[in-house]
Amino acid sequence: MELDEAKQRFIQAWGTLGSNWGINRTMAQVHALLLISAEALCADDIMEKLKISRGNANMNIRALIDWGLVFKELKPGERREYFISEKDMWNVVRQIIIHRKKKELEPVLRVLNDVSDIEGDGPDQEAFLDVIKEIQLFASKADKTLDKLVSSDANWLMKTFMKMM
Amino acid sequence: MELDEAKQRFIQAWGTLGSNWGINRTMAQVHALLLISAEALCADDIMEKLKISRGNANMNIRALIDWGLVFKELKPGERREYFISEKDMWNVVRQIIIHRKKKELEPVLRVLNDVSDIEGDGPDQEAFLDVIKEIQLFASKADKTLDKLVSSDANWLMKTFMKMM
DNA sequence: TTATACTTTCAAAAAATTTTGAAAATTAAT
DNA sequence: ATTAATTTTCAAAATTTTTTGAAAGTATAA
Repeated sequence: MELDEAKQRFIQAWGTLGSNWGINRTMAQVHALLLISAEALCADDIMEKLKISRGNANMNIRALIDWGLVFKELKPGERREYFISEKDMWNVVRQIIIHRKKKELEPVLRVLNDVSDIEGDGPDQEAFLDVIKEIQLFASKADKTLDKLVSSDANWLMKTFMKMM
Repeated sequence: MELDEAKQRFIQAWGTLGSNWGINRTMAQVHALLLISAEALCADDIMEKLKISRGNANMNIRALIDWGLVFKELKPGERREYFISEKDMWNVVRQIIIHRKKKELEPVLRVLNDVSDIEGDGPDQEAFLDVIKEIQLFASKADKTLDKLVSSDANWLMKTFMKMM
């Protein structure tokens, strides 16, 4: 396979993976493109390589910066902004965990807590609370484990992987 | 909060969580409804409680059965099919991991493997291969860890959680 | 066999999400 | 202060995903 074809295939695969996980396909593709670029790229480079509009490029670059997966790189004497991506896979995963945990796991924990406070105490209420309690137990364990995960270093992660395997 | 309101809130939250993670909102809601139902429900019950069409109900029930999260329950003398959900949270998560790993992680591993086989050996090729290799290392570790996870029992999982925390 | 109860399918409609592109805003140089 | 380069915004268009509902399919009972 030619290098350019391989790059294309990787970008497509990363885009599909992203969109299956609720991450905008283009956002994932921009990330993939930057991951395999030796050089920092500017908005026009990204527009051209992915064949997307300026608005689309801009929005997704901002989102990636927001997620801590992409950084601006200012070249001396150059006006336009260039972008590079976080290359360390562990940091990439860590940032994704931080971002999604806050956006999704935490609201669910709040709802579980809210709905635990119900009126009455018949068998229906008991049964409902039992289910909610189990989910709560599981979710808060996951929450704490992810906290530990993101605050740990790559080395710790590797050791954990090893222990698990 | 009234029990019915609490149930509604839980169903909505579960639906939102699902749709943020690439799982059809209605599929997640059907799952939530069955999770908190003491009794098995039939298609009409689900249609009525979630206010969805027959086709939608049917499709999402099938998908949940496919994912191993919901089971048919046949009542003697009754013609229609009733459904119950897997109530053990660890089994729920295990089934989701199995399903999504096969559908998403494995294809990515295949692509990573394919694109590793490129022509030429200049510095561009080397740089590309370095990135791919790191992702591959990470992805295959995740793959193996998930395999271990799904083949382990709830008890083992708890111990692992504890160790991590 | 025929009728009845229920399930499945799928094309079309609706809804949600993503993308475009041109205008507005910003920033820096002259 | 004016111009030029670049970035940002956002309403409209395009695309994708989900939902509907009626028709077709299937199984059971009479």
